[in-house]
Amino acid sequence: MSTTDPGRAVEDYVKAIYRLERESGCGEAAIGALAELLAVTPGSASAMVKRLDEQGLVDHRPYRGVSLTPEGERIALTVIRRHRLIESFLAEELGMPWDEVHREAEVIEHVVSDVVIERMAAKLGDPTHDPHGDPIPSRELQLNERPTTTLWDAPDGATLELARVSDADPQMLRYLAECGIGPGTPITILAHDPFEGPVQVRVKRRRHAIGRALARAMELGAPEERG
Amino acid sequence: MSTTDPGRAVEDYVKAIYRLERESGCGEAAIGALAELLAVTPGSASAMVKRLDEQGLVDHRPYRGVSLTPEGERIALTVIRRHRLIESFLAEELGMPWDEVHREAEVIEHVVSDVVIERMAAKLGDPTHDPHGDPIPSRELQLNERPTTTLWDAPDGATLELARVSDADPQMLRYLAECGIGPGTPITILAHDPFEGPVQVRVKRRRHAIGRALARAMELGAPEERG
DNA sequence: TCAGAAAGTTTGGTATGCCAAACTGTGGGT
DNA sequence: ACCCACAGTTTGGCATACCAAACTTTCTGA
Repeated sequence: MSTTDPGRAVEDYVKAIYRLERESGCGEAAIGALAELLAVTPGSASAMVKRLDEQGLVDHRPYRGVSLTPEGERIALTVIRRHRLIESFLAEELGMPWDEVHREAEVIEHVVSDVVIERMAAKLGDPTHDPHGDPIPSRELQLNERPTTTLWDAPDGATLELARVSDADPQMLRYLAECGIGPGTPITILAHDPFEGPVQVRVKRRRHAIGRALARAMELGAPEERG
Repeated sequence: MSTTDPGRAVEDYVKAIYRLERESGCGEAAIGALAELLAVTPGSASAMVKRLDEQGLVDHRPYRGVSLTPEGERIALTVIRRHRLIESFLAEELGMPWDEVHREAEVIEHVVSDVVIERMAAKLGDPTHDPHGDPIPSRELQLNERPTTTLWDAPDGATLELARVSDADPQMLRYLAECGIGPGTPITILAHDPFEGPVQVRVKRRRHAIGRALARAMELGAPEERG
């Protein structure tokens, strides 16, 4: 397929490269990972990356990896800002369930104008984080990601704040919400049960036992002043 | 260009045909008019219409004209419902100026899911008309268009309600709003000045003189009970 | 060191949807 | 009746973006 907008695919690739760049410590995205994330064949990803390189959006070191140029990063942050504002808007203003907003934002982010985006931001009170706890780049595209550990790896005894929940499985966010846990909630790690057993935590005076899969999706950080 | 969604163009064509079908009394759209409305060459329109015919969305009588099948009409009404709800939402919930919402809705209408559309409709209180005064097809795709005359052609002495303002020039709606005139506003036609001069009207106790271009864009109908 | 697997690239082909330009059908005026 | 202008159609080409399959590079392990 294609889209009347010759930018749709570019934006998706740049956004994916942005993410992979920092997931795989080396600061470069692998073509294979890129292809998998975008659900295309490696051949397609390779060809597209070549085009992005010619457009000056990425640096491509053949057979090595790909990284964003400043211009590519600017586009990536723009799209991420749009994505997270749209997600927030759909969830908070339209009351859509959190596990549906991601898919929806994925397509809307490529077509709405900046005017609409900024109106949404204003309506939401210029939020700095989306419902997943992910930070929203500012209008000037500044993004402050705070360092996090997963609950699985967090040390016993610490009290940390839930920073974000991976959006890989949207059901998780819903389940946590039912337990009264959301981004910003302080969590005290009581103990890690042996043999890869659940992590015992205390949240708002109540104890919870959180299994491996969920504990690995929950990212905790030091409490942060919001503003 | 192309679009990542293999439906974008189809929806635009079907919507345009729906409109032309009833503008040109004969119930068929001419390829030339279609091409002009969509800003493509006649060759492109002809080819696309052929494809739509093969898909069963239109009946194409070569060298004659094109009309929608029931299935094509269903799609057209769906897109029109989306378009008008999005316009309404952007104008009323996000406070966007009326002359910007059309362009915006034109692209969003092709990508948002029905879930979002129905949430918007609910938030707006299931409106039956958009800010232009155009009727919004119901969820069941029923659309009641009431017969209208332009102000230019309306008889002296009558008191009619502004039904809709053509969206050809979005500035018009803005200008009228500044005069306190919008869809639903009752308008009394006082006189038509000679030599294609302005139409004298009374609106809310005040007199206005409305020139030819604007008077031809304003469509008036009998007062209607809203619900 | 060097063979082979894994990762990446290239090639050839598909589908959408556009344009320009050549061609064809239709219908009005003489 | 027939010519011709105009509307509509067809043909050949382009751009995006995908896939499958053949090919190349890199790197690991024996």
